[in-house]
Amino acid sequence: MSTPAAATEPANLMEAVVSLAKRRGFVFPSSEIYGGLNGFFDYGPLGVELKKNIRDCWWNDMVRRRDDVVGIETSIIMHPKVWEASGHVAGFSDPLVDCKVSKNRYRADQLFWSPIVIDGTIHGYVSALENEKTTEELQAAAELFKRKKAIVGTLAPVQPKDFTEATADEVAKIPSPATGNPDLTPPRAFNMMFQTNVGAMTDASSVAYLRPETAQGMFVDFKNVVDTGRVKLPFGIAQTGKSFRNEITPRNFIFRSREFEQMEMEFFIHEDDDWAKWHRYWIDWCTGWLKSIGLPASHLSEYDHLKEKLAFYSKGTTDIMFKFPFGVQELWGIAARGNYDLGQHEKASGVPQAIFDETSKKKFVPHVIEPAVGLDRIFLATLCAGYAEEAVTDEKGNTEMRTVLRFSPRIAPVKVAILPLLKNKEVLTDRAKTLYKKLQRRYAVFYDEGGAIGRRYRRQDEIGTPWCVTIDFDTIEKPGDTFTLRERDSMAQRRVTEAELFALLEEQVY
RNA sequence: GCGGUCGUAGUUUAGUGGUAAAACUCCACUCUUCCAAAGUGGUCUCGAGGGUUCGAUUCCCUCCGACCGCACCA
Repeated sequence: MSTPAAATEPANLMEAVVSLAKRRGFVFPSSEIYGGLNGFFDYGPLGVELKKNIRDCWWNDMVRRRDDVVGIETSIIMHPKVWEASGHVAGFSDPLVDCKVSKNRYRADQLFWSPIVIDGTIHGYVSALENEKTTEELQAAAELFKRKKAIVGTLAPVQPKDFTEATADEVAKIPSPATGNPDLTPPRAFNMMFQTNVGAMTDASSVAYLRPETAQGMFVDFKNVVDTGRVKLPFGIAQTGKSFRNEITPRNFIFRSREFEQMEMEFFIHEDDDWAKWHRYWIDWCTGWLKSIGLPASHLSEYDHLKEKLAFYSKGTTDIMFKFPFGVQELWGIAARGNYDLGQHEKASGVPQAIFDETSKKKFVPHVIEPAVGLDRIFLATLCAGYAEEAVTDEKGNTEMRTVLRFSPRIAPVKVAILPLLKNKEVLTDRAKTLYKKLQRRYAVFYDEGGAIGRRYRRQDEIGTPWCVTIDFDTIEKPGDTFTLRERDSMAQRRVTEAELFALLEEQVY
């Protein structure tokens, strides 16, 4: 019998994963026959199963198996005022400045400048990018300017302003940090929300947006859920669904795309409750969940966002990071958002969002902890973590490579492959088909009778099927009606009965 | 969005201003008693559009897409 040796990571793991995803029907570029569309992807027959399994695992663990979380599904297009209240209309558009010569692009609010004032007269301008020593850099540049031009007089301290505060006249004079000459364009807004129009008329009054996150659905429907859902604090509202962001640069396959699926939950707590405790609770819960679908602890880490970088309302944000082939990147963000979102909607809509708490006899707007994760990112993480190329040595001592996706049985697109040992022996195929039909009622299973048995095993390895069941002559000729159960990772074989097979699936697939 | 590199079959890659290939994969049949066996047959290709040319997959332009870098990433 063959045995797998230690797995080796291919030189270019990302390339191997993308190639496998295409070859085996997990992920295709969108609209490929027209040349593709940057930032959009389609999920193929196996991909849609994998994605659905991840989503279902999340939903089962997050909603159905918890007493304190309920699910909803809200519309992708919402009232435009939702996005004004949430800050997305204003905050989602970053004013950007281009240097016409160097072709560098800067965020206007991170590009600082100051007039050079000597004896009360403006002699020129200096600029610098935002960092810890921006003011010092501007001052030094101003002094250098004065020395070079040999201007006599007293140099006033620089007054740093960001580029959004520059007048048109000043824009024409402020030097680009790249060239030192005034080559900058005026700030231009890039809004990342996709716009559309509702109704037949296409005018300003009909503008609507595709949601850039699903979270606002939970906030906007908060009162409806509270009034009808028999929920009490602390409790969560969850949903999964598509979101859309017009990313400037989609990158890294499905990691950052323009249409993606989120799985978000808003966990509402009493205003006096210990937010830090709940924040920690959800970080641990999410980490545990990721491990339960097969992501190795060695690839997971945490990153706490710096307090200074957080939005003013945020009490803390921790990201669960994953080691992708292209670097350690954010997988799951767990944010403590205070009661900012409900408060904003209360202000903007005029509808009170406070609830009455029977225990404390207080009326208040609840605070919230938000674990938000991208389904497509988890999908990619499971592919990257599960992909392995192994040297396999057979009985004759020949060594060859096998490609295997080591998916957890929970998320594997196919749970069991049913293989009659030989195609041309009806006793084998009949028994196999009977078992196949029986398993099919509860599990995603696959029947394959074509080609040599070894080839069929390897095909299943490559799509991550945890078990293969082979109907052989022992099944037919010996008592007990047992099959060969071949395990994907160890390639070990043992004999099991139908009852044992169902028991194994019942335990491993949940 | 800018710059660089690149785009030939499902995958990995040859090749050419004059009818486009290999390996593996995939499909069918034969055979096959446990790890990508063998045989026979078969499907599928020059990213798109325009230009130059008698003729363009090849040269030129534009677009689209991929990768890397810069910038961006609520």
